[in-house]
Amino acid sequence: MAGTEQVSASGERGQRPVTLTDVARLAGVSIATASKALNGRDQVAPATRQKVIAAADRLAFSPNPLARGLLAGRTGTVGLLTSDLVGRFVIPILMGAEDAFGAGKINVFLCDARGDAIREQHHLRALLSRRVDGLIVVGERTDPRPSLGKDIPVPVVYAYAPSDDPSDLSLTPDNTTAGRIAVEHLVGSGRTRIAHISGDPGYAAARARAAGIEAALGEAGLERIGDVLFSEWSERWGRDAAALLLTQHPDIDAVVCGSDQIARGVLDTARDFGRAVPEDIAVMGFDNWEVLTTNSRPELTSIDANLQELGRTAAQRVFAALDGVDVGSGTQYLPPRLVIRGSTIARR
Amino acid sequence: MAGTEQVSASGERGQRPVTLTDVARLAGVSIATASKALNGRDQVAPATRQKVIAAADRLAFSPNPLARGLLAGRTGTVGLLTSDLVGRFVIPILMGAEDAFGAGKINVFLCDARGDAIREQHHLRALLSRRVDGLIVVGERTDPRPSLGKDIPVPVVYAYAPSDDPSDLSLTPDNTTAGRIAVEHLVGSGRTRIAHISGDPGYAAARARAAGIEAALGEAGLERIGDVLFSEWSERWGRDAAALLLTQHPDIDAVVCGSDQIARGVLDTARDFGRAVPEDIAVMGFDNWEVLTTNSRPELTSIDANLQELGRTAAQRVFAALDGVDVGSGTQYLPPRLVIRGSTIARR
DNA sequence: TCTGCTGCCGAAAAGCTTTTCGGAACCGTA
DNA sequence: TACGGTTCCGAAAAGCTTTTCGGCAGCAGA
Repeated sequence: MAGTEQVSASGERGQRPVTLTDVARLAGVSIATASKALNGRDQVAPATRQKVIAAADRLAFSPNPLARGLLAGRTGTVGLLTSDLVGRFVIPILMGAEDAFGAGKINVFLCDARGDAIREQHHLRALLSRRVDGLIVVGERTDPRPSLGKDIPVPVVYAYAPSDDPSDLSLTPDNTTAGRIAVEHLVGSGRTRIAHISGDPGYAAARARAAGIEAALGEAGLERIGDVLFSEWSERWGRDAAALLLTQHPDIDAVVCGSDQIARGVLDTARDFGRAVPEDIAVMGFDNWEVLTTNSRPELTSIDANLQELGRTAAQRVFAALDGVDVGSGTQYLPPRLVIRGSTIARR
Repeated sequence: MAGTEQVSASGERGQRPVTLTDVARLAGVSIATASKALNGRDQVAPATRQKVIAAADRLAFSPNPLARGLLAGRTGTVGLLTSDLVGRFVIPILMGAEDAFGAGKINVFLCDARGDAIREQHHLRALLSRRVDGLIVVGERTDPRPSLGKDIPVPVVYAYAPSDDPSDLSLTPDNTTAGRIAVEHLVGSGRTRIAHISGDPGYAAARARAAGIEAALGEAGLERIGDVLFSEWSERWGRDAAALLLTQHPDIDAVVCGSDQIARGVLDTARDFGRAVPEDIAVMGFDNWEVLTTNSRPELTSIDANLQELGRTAAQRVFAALDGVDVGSGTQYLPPRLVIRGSTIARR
């Protein structure tokens, strides 16, 4: 009536989604031809293809993924099943996966199992019934976790927490190398009397980092000062352990801490004891949790586990497996990265 | 050959998904009857319904949501579009949404726009083309953000960061009340000389909290000690500002901090100045970011924004809107919650 | 001019569920 | 026995895309 044009150029205003039929009608061809033209199949004359593409463009057509998935068996979706309650690991992994998938081609269903096996099963079933093309399972610690089993009809990659079944594919940070890198950095900057405070020895991460630290110390011809102090992953423990250490071994010149939280505690105690960091004592942590590392005084040197890279790799593996490529199995360890800040090297 | 049974009781081993046709065949009815029986429609004899349910159970049948969505127009999926890079807000909101949706009924596509409008548009289009039933948009600060616009064919709820268009529905923490609660807690525990250190005044959260603090101070008949110290959201600023404050106003007995990070810095400086917390000075923060609040000495009293509740509410609103209920518009403010720890009340 | 081939296009089926509507069986009543 | 009404069940269509295959037209060669 009062319309300024007969047909809205921008397509239906969201009322009824544009279908391939609409495109075909506008282009004056059959839906079969329209489909082939848009999908780059080769049984279409160039002129016809152009007509169809123009029509699709004009209607802002986007194919219905449900119909496409119904037929193709592929849905273009991936499930991310996590138990990481605070999102410290899963967010970078999600970002890496999005990068690898190429934003928009694939979308990610994120489900939080909250560490509950029942809920995990529930989500797993829901994801499978949605016909996700693949699964990435993210745990909150690097200890092996129960496998989802073999009778899952889509590729599964375990990220951060490896599966306990060696026939699954798992990607996890190389904490042994991380420990080694930490010591090499300290030794390289002139430290010789190095102590080690860690967290809960029930964590594989604590043990692996410790192993790397021991190995690197040995290779440098150094002895660890004092025992490895294991307890829990908290600043409080870092403070208490540092107090113990500084009392028993006043001559240490570096402390490798099992996590950034512990390192924060150590920094506090060093201050209480009147030891300057990094001049008297170097302190470093693991995880490179920015809210902790960039806010301390001085800022904290740490080892970053490259989680975004891990997520990207996991996504690539899922993709490759989908395309029938053999992506192998077992646990693959991804190299960490040293991030140097003021707690180990004095600013000029 | 060597099979111990003719037919696997547990259904196809993930090879070909079980379809309704399989169920109908096993139950000896038509697919139409099977569908009606499973969906609780009332044109089915009880005995027949039982037969069908038993068959479905035995085959572990779950309806293909693609086919269902194709027909119904609803997909049972919701898009969560975030710009929250560290996941501090989006993870609790996701968890709340999962709670509200009832795990499994609805699944959530999580997309991270990383603060990039282009990427956000990209993800938005992808989500719409997947026919999500609704959208929740999560921002990383409580300042109004650009609306996605009106021509989105599904309900949209903005969470944490409200939309700048008042005809959209937004849910955001009530930071004014948060500030008020903070002061009331301090006053209620006997503090009278209260100072305020905040973060970047460009943030609506900083201004709203400050407004609530001023109002509550006035109602209590108190004057704020010193100016509100605005600068940035960091521990460093908390340390520096506290030093300034303690020098200029040595007689303060409480500091309200604009964030937990700032409060952590204030705790450090108080210690440096030899002031006991909470005996000499009470300190509190906002956000209740656990890694910060439960690791400090003493542990930090904070105001929790109830993000999980916010996520739950957002999901409920999306649901209600889907069912045609008018969920209103404009920005709705959700009440925060006081979490008392040792930095304001001495342990007995 | 006729045959055969190539190049394009379109009809139709497949993929799975839900819903509508027609029809069959059964019961009770006239 | 015949008929009306109720109760269930099943055939079929709709929802949208992709793929297969048949067919038509046009062209070249005989």
